[in-house]
Amino acid sequence: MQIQRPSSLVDQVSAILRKRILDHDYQPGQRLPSESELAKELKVSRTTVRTVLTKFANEGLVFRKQGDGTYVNKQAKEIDNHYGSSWDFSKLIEGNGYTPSISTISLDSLPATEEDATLLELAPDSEVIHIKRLFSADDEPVIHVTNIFPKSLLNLEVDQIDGNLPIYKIVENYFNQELAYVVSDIQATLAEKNLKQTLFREEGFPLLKLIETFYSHDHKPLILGVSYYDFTKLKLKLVQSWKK
Amino acid sequence: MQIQRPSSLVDQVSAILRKRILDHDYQPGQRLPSESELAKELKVSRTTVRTVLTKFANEGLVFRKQGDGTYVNKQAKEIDNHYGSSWDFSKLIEGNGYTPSISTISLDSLPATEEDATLLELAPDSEVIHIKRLFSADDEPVIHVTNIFPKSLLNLEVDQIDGNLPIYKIVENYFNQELAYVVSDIQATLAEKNLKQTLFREEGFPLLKLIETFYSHDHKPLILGVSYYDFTKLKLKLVQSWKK
DNA sequence: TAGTGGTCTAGACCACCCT
DNA sequence: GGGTGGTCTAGACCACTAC
Repeated sequence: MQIQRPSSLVDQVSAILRKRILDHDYQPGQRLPSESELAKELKVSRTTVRTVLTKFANEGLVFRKQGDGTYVNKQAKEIDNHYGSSWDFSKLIEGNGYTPSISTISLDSLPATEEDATLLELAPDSEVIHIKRLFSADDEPVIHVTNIFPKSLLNLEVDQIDGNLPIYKIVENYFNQELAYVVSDIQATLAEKNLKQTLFREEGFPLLKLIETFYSHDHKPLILGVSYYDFTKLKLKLVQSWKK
Repeated sequence: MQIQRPSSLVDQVSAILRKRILDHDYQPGQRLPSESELAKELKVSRTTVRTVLTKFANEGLVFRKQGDGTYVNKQAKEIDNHYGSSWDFSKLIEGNGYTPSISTISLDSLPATEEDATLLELAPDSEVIHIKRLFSADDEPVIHVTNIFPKSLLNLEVDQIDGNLPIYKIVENYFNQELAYVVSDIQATLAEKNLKQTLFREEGFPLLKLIETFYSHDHKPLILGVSYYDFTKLKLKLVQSWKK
């Protein structure tokens, strides 16, 4: 594998090493070559290698022992695919070993409710777009998502929206903006009648409810998301590592 | 403020800048001094300052604009205190503006169930300790936690365990080990009878259920946790930032 | 003692934003 | 053009672990 510039060395080294780990070129539990060796092999500085390994260690992909070495986490594959490792429910489903599919339930332009206007920092009665979609794993519905965003951000007509795009692509393509972070509020709820048809759950069955606000780099709320998540079919897993 | 060695420069700079941000010495939305200025003021290299700011940017505490500057996130306070920012339910409660308290419900030594033995990588029928505790916010119970761990790890008698200690302290003090990361599985459930007395919720009320496995640096599972979380009283918030 | 990761520096050069 | 963050280097020294 040859390093090519441009496109950040860190990103390239990152991609190469991540691939080696996930492909088991470096076996789970095995010790990686030392930082200096990797630097030499990839023809970058040790600092660059360290930047990547530090990132991996934060993600939990590897762990390091001073005076000993850097080891591949046995749970590497699992950790590479938890909630929060991507914006994209499709990827989450895929990473859990299922075939994802998306169907668009509805696409409407409505006046914003007071609450939505507040959350999106809009003038009252601004028009907002509602997209309701259903994510399925192996054709079993697992997540019902409603996304809400100001019509004013759109750079095309509502009916031209491609409902199969992941949320960050919608922002990139139709808003000409970029997502920076999400704040998710996680709640529990009971399946309601209107969800019954879509998630195929009897009324009263417990579901997870995720209330998400997606922000741009300059902290403008761009999109709201309200999702109903069937955790019995798809695990909602978090990985947290210790930070001082 | 004077920098003192030893104890990593990065940690010290981290603490100083975090304090300034949370104390609003740097106002929300305001631009920080440039990296070079901070380096000069704190008498460290720009690299050290960058390490800290990169960490902050990952946490979402600040955001950076190339060619412009580094800005304090307006949601800094909120972001500094989400689920996953600490191991410690008490701190989570405190950060949400309540006074936390813990009561120990029970402390038992039992033979491990098959499932627990598997999860903890133990021989069947090993003895495990169960600690049931209740975390309250302003005297309202909000989280009911059962922690399970092998008796063999304990370096003292069961009845000497201090039930007020946070989980990572228990590991440090009684196991002579250190927690590295947690995998949490988030589910929804309905309040059951035995929880009614503790969380003061009528039967059938939806609660969050967190199933956590705490690992050491060498990936040994040390402790299991099963928690029932009343999200109506205490928000379970996650913050995720974009990573390539 | 040799080799590993952990910390830190000083400085180069680039890409980008503002005025 | 001047200042900011983004990237990258080469190298020093320390702390720790294994042998």
